[in-house]
Amino acid sequence: MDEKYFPEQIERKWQQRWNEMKAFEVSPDDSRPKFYALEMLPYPSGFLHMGHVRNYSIGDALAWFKRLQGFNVLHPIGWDSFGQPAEQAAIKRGVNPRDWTEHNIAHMRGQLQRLGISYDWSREIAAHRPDYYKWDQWFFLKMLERGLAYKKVSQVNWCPKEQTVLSNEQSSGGICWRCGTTVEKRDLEQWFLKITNYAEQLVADIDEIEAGWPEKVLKRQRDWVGRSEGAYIDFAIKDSDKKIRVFTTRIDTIFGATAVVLSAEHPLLTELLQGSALKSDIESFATKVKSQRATHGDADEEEKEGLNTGILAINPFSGEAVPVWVANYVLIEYGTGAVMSVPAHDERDFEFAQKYSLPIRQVIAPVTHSQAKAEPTSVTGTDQSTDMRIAFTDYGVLINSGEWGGKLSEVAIEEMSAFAEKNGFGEGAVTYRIRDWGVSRQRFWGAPVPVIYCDKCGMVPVPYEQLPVVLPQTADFTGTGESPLAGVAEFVNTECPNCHGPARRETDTMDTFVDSSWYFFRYCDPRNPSAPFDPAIIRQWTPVNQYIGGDSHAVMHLIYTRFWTKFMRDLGLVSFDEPVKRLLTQGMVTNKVEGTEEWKAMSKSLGNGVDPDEMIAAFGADATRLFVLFAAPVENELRWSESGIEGAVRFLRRVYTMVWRWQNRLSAPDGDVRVDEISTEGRALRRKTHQTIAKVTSGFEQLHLNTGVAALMELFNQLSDFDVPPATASPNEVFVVREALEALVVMLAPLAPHAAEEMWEGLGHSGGLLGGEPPWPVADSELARSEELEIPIQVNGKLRSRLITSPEVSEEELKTAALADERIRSLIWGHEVVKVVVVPRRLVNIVIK
RNA sequence: GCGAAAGUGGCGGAAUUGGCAGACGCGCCAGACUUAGGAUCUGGUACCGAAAGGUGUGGGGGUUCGAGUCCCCCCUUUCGCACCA
Repeated sequence: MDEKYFPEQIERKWQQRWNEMKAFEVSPDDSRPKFYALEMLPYPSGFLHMGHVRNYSIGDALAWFKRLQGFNVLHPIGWDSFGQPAEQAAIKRGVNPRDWTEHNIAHMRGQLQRLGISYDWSREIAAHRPDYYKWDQWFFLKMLERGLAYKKVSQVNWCPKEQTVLSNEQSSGGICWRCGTTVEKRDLEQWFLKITNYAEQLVADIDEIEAGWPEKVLKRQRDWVGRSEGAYIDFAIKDSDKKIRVFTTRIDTIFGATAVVLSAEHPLLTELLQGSALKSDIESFATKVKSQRATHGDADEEEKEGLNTGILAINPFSGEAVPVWVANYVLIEYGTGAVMSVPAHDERDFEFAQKYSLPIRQVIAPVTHSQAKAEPTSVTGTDQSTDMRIAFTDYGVLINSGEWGGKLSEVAIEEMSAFAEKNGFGEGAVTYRIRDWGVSRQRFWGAPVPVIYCDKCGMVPVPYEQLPVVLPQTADFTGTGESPLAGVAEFVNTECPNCHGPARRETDTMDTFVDSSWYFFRYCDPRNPSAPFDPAIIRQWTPVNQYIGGDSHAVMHLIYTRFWTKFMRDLGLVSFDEPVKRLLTQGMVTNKVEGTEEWKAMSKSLGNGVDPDEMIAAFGADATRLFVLFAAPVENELRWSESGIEGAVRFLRRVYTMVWRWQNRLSAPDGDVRVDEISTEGRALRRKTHQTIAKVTSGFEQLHLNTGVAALMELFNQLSDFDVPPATASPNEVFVVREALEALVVMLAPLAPHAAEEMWEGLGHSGGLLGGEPPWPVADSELARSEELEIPIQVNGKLRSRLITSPEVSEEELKTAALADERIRSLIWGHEVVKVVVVPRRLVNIVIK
């Protein structure tokens, strides 16, 4: 140990030593409990940013904490290395995407190592390497076999100027992000994965993870899947044998239906209009709506527009004939693409009805208080009322609804669904908002979809033994047209596995979310040449105990990986439904934007980024990490502060200096310790030590890292106040200092591991923190208990005095002592004491008049 | 527009869940050591007040012996959804 704290020297030393010792390389081990700590794998953009630093510092704190407690901790890292930016670099700068990516990985790996994150580097994986994406392709073939992967024509965003397909993000607002041209929709054959088959499970299994996932993530997932219970109802078309099926969640309002409204893309439309005079009007309206939708895809709501088709449909409940309309507000993708319009009880229908003067008929009345209690048998409502100012969308009591009148909505929904089913014009139904996952990308830098097209045999899956379908070294990166792979003849032209005739390869590659859907399973068995992983090994490590990442992945990635896990379960590869037990979505790291008072997420374009390497160079990795963990609760926004990081250095330096001063004394045996003769101050320090152990341990368990750091600072402050000179300290004093200082050093390790190792060694321990018995201290609740209590005394709820007592005093004694207190006596003199509230061990409140 | 969450010193944030508001850190102030201090150490630091004392957790009301914490209304901010029938 040096006299002074030199972080760069200490950090270099321990990074090297961990490396030599392979300190964080693990293998399955039944003798110890396992813990799988996982952070979302980074995209190798080339540079670590502060968001990464925060993410990995949290994960590393947890990994260390668990290791120090004796867990066998799997803590791996890898690279989400397929994707757009590599291809952009190729287009812009002419570099090869593979070289660019590998170069970035090498640089970022160095950055992570300088940060000293305790990864098992022997398990590092990268999505763009054939030994990884081979298994993406393997899974794809398994899905194909089971009918879960399929091809269908679908609309993509297409920039006519650049001749390229754009993602939704790149075409937001309906214009191309690069050239500003209005984006068109194009029909293209695309690959989809049938995530909708798992829609129900994706909602139902939330029960299994509810306790460990943030509420807001689960809410977004529920919304994304969009499960909705209701019924299909068939409206027969007058003078025809055709029916229009609608979906509704409010069958109880069906007597208020004054129209049936179809989406402009509804398939029945052309059929129904054969020979109609309005045919061409309606067709041009439909075309207009489609193009509106195409250009304004994600933009604001359009004004509602519609057209009466002149067709009539029969309400199966009332027998009433209502007009069939086409309108732009009915979505073809959801439900049946047709709705019954109930203006009185649906805001959209109300708006539409007002515009086109459709009747508004109230059929639900609010439940009054007395009705709610009494059996609502007869409620009279105003018939055909049209004077409603807004739609009444709550549940209530049915009126104007024939035999169903007087029933509560909840009851009517049940009974009317059953009635429809019994009479063959409807059935109860559940619909979902989630769509199948489009995984096709017309791109080079992704895993090729392992499929071959043969003129004779049609579409033929690549046989398993021919995997991986390897990406060519390079292609023509123009940034326009189809997938660059289409231009690589050696890739495209192949032989049909079936008939051995000439054939062509699929040139689409897969969405990078495929890579990240199962990567953390591969970490468990990263070099397996014959399977994505060995199920027996997987059983040792998974599910993930704690997953940490940004909440930008609250839906996409986290839905996909849950889906993938369920699919793997159905393949017999894993034995559980949910891959992640606990999830933490950490907050953003923000910084002031130059010249403003605004705090925004650090980014290159705003110029408010902070380079982790510079921080490490200036303050050390330990201080950088300590600050990041201390400055805010892990889930909150973290505002960057250079003076805050200086505070972290100060703290580490002070602890370091104290260890240095005590090291000779503490490296030797304590001498003749008489525990029962420890001084009052000594006992107070022990109490603080054990209170701190309890607080830090439970805090880390719940990832309350900021308060954990605060507790360690408090312990250190009290230790400083204890202040006996090491040279002359008695054995008892050495004993209590050792207890406090060793606990402090060990508990500091998850936050500042290099400094902690150095100090641990200074205190006379060889072999490192992980070299022997798990050193995490255990709190002794007996020692942590206070010897005396300070009880506040209130008069009418205001603090007026304090009482020092032993924890054992009775309620009666407390009351007497409080009333006898000099200050209290003068305050209550001349007043009537109405009541004395005594909370044992807590406080006394005297109520006077 | 709808929905959810959150509002505590100059700042980040604590508060054994209804019991001493402001732990810990940053910043600031004063002092010490220094040729020097953007180093280090010591002390102070919610607000008003000279003090006694009073006031304080976005605002207003309520429940309670007692409210940052529970209930009602309002305001603000952030996030999510945005025609999903």
